[in-house]
Amino acid sequence: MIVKLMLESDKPLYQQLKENIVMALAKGELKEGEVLPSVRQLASSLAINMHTVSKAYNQLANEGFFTMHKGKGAIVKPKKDYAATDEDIQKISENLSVICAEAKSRSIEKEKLLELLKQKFDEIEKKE
Amino acid sequence: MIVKLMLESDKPLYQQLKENIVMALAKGELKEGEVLPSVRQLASSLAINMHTVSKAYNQLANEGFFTMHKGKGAIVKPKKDYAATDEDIQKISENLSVICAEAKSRSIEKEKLLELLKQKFDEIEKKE
DNA sequence: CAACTGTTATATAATTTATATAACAGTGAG
DNA sequence: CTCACTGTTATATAAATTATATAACAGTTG
Repeated sequence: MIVKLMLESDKPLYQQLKENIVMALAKGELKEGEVLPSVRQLASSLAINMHTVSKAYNQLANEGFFTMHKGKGAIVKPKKDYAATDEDIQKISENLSVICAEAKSRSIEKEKLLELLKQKFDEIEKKE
Repeated sequence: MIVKLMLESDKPLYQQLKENIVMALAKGELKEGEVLPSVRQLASSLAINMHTVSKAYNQLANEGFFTMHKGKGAIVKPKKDYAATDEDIQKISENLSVICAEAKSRSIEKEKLLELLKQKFDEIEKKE
């Protein structure tokens, strides 16, 4: 129902959509049991194709966030169901590693980077 | 001369190559004035195409890390020349934001994430 | 039954990634 | 100057990814 987006970037549409939805989950704007807009509905309101939305939904479902069934839609699972596994943590660590290299190569101090992370993490609390 | 790689992943080759080189810069394995392996040389040793290496080198040059000239090769610039601009910091922040959302949605605590970042940052020091 | 769900199938098009050759142009050691 | 090295440019091809468009199929619910 929520899921407000501003697209237009270098990233693929389905990727941007995924990131926006994960952000909504992180903010608590999408909670257990909630039903997402239907693929046709959301595609229409974003003026993009049904399959682009379907691709984003399906990948997020495979990543453990939703259950999907014909006739019903995409429903947010309980939070425990998609709590980070060791594999998730490893992947996140690898992503952090790339960012650290980028930052360190450009002479950004560790403390500065930690501050940025704290700031971004705290921003998510805002729930709009 | 250095630049050791293990490819094979989901990311494009030129992207992996870029990340490996930025990591080498962050570790101090590539310093001001150093000349990178020629595009043909590196392509050959990695068993990939010359243009794939060229693409990676050119993008990194555009991002401020190298100077490139015919006949000479790719030479690492002084560190100050590619120190983070406000724009760089903003981009890094956006990347951190995506990771924060991914982590928070999966119930990873802020402190845990900060620990992972610290760990990855410190790992870069090791210089092999 | 009707109107909604997601799913599957097919087709098309543009872009991105990666390769392959070849030629061009600047650099520097012998 | 020549030769062997640099990066660059041009052209072509192929595969994979992204995104769209239609249509039909199948489960759900009022």
